[in-house]
Amino acid sequence: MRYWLYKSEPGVYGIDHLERDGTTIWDGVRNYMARINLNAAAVGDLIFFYHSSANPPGVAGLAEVVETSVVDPLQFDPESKYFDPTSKPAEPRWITVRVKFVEKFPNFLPLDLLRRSFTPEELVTLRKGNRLSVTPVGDTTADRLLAMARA
DNA sequence: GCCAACGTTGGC
DNA sequence: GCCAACGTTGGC
Repeated sequence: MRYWLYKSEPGVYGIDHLERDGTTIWDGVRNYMARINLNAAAVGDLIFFYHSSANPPGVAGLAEVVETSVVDPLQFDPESKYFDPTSKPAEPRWITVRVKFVEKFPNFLPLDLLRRSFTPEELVTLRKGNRLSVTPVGDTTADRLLAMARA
């Protein structure tokens, strides 16, 4: 079982939306490096749900991968901003995962606390210039994040 | 709203 | 295959 950090803007889709919905397809990722990380996810992996472009930004809760190799439906939806006219239904370009709500953390972990608690090596999101929306989180870092979020 | 960082596109 | 222009992300 591995840990990941997924970013989403809470105004668009945040931890409260996931709690309401129960599960959701993690759609709209259109970055090849993020896609590699999405494809590497396995059922049972745990996801730190990060609120980006928020005030404050930070880690809000936990989700779990419940299905892999999910075809992102928005790539075939001409009305969607994530429509990809070069992707063919026979060989979809954008594959993602379905995740389920696990918990909203008792303690929201704001970005400034993350900066004070972890090095950029320990947490990819803290690395200068990193904007990747799907990144791996090491076990040790994950354990510390969980301890801080639930204490 | 600004802007740094960096991914993507397209002309050559 | 190079690289300038452009677009996007995301913190502030």
